[in-house]
Amino acid sequence: MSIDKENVSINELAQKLGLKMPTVTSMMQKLAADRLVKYEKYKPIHLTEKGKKEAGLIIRKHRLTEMFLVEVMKFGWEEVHDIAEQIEHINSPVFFKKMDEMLGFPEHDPHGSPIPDRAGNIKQAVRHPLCDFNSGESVVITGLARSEDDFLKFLNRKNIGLGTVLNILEKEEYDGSMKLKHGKKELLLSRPVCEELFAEIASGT
Amino acid sequence: MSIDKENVSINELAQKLGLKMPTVTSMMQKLAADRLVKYEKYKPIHLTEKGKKEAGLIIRKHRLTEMFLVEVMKFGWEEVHDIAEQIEHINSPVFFKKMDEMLGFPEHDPHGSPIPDRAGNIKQAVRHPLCDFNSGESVVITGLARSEDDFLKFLNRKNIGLGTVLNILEKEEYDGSMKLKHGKKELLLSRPVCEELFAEIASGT
DNA sequence: ATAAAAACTTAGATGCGTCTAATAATATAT
DNA sequence: ATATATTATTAGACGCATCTAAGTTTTTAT
Ligand SMILES: [Mn+2]
Ligand SMILES: [Mn+2]
Ligand SMILES: [Mn+2]
Ligand SMILES: [Mn+2]
Repeated sequence: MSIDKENVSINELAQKLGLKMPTVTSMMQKLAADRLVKYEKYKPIHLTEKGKKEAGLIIRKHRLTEMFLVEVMKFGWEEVHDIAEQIEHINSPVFFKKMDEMLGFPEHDPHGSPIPDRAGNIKQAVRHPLCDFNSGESVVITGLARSEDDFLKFLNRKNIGLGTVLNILEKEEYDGSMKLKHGKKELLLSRPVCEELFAEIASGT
Repeated sequence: MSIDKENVSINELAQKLGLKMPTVTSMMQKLAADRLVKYEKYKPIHLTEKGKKEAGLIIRKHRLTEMFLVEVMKFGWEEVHDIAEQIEHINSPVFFKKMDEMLGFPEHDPHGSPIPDRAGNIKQAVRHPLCDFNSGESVVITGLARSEDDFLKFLNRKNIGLGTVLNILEKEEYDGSMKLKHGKKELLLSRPVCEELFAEIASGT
């Protein structure tokens, strides 16, 4: 579940939610009555500012929970999404406040996505896919474009996680794959994978 | 929320659940169809064995959660019930398994109530109210008959918790109150309070 | 034993979320 | 441009949980 586009169609929503279109239409009409969504007949739908805050508050609970599950309860980053999907709906400010404190007020979840602030605002940083960097550069992995668990398990097998430092040895012209140095080992990542890994130039030495 | 009697009336259930009687009647008819409850017109209602197991599994999640909130997240025992009331409905065996492991497979919740086993069975120990003990005896507090938070806060003020050792100095005939020694201090507890505290003879020294 | 009160059940109404079928608007292809 | 396909809306049906009103059974009081 994640629709990050500004505008969505009734159709897309129906698909993702596993509902029929008329159901979504009437949902949107109700959300519009609450001013959470802008809805006009036959037009694409988008969240209002109020709606974004409201959504941000749930995303905050989701991501804090994921962080808690990984850092405190020692779950793997590939295990936490489904659990957080449920806990995000718990109504207890003090519960999430305590999580936040225990975690030292983290700004990112275990997959590198930003945790919205207490008002529900998301700080959107610019993110650079690994494939945009050049050979010779040394980069740190800071985030993921997808966090489906097959992708996360793939990264586990390759020993890649947030904070992993990679030296770019070569970029293959033909298929866009990259040869990288990871610690002492060499590693080849295909183009689609490189597109789904966000990175920054490594700061230290 | 807690109805510990074997048999309940439609009326009581309606009261506790904040619903009207006909609503509860139809609920009971549905639960009876699932063999979770024994229901006959105009007769008191009780859980079947299947129903008790099912209930036990939810109580297990509730009490494990309360323990987790107190031991891991450092909430006070008076804060945890309402949060656990929500988290008990999370569907994630691995989540509660992890809690259980982190806590070292506890057998009691923070209020001294037993945690049902993985099959939903509750081990019912005999419990002795403080007022049944006699002067001269030294006892440990092992449980509570009620865990409403006003009662828990009262016990906090008196510095009484699970494991607290009390020496019974005197039992007042007239009103059934008890004079106790708690560490170096003396303490007077009224009859109603003594009835709601469970205790055992202190083992040590 | 009889009457009155309380508890309980049944029948039918209402609200809500979902669906299907029919219709309308918009987008795509020829 | 016109026809066709896709997307969206509306109207009305259905299931489900709840309620009120009316009638029945059981309990309590006299
Ligand atoms: Mn997630
Ligand atoms: Mn969710
Ligand atoms: Mn509780
Ligand atoms: Mn609950």
